[in-house]
Amino acid sequence: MGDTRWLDEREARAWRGMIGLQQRLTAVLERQLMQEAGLSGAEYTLLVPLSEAPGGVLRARDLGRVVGWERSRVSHQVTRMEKRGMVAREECGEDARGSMVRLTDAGRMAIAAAAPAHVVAVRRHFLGALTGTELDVIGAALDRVLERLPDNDG
Amino acid sequence: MGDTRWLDEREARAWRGMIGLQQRLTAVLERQLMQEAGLSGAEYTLLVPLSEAPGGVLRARDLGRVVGWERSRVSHQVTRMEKRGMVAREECGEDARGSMVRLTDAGRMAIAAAAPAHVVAVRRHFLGALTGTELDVIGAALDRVLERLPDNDG
DNA sequence: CCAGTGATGTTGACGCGTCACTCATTCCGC
DNA sequence: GCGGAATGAGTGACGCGTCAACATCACTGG
Repeated sequence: MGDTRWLDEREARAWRGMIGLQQRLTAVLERQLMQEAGLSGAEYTLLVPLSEAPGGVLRARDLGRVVGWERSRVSHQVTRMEKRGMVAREECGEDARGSMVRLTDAGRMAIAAAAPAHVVAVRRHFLGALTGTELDVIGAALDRVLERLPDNDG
Repeated sequence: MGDTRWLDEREARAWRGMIGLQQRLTAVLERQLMQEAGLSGAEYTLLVPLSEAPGGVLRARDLGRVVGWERSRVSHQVTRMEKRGMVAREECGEDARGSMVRLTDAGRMAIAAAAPAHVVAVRRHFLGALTGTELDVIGAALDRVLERLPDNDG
């Protein structure tokens, strides 16, 4: 069983780049978000679709679909944000199983204050370091990788 | 203050690709690692440099440097792995402040069993979807982004 | 030698994410 | 209708990661 084909130079570089970036880039951006706006990455992620939804209300199921999270993850995060007053739970009229998540005024102010600086940071730390060609190549390549990934198992 | 320059089509695509991949790719790989080898991603990360170190021993400081983790993160993870018997702490002769981390036999067997399948999975889900040109472009681009990132603030 | 500074490591609190489980409700074949 | 599958949501346990605080030890200038 000693016939494993390890990564060559070129493969290792691209792979290390992906892993290293996943670690450091998100760390830098989340730190900035926390310092400048007092928001965690998870909070920002949920606040964006909520702020764009009509009335600032989304069903928990749909919120999860939009951001690609599972039910329990959404539920935990909404619980935490409810305690901080960014969001409120309401009953769902159409389906008694459902749960509605409503953006509070405090939540709306938080996301409005955080978003512009976050976009600047994304440009500053990621997009700004890339050429137009690289943007296209990376966009196309990563889309392809995403499509090939198994949905929820192997 | 309504003059924020949002992301255009091309930028958004590359950015969404990075974020989406960071989420799903690591999730897929960690699930596979856990199911096939009973190892978490964090465990795998520490076991690799330990298994390559002479004698299977590294100082905690150096272990942290190699994987790019802070002290407390290393300490917490070593504590968890110590409880599972993959690793053992020892005193450091050269520097009484230091702490040595030694790979146990169980730890060595775990990483030897896990590594080949993990490499296959990385190729299957990431590298295999990319052309040689894309590998080079991505490797070079992400290296450049990494170099421009602030070290710990900024 | 000694005080101050910096490096190393550990710990506790807290937020985040997954898994396994439970509960209520809706859907669907019959 | 009815009973079982499927769906939507919440919970507790546990692992992971960061931050702040702390303790210990090394180094350096005087």
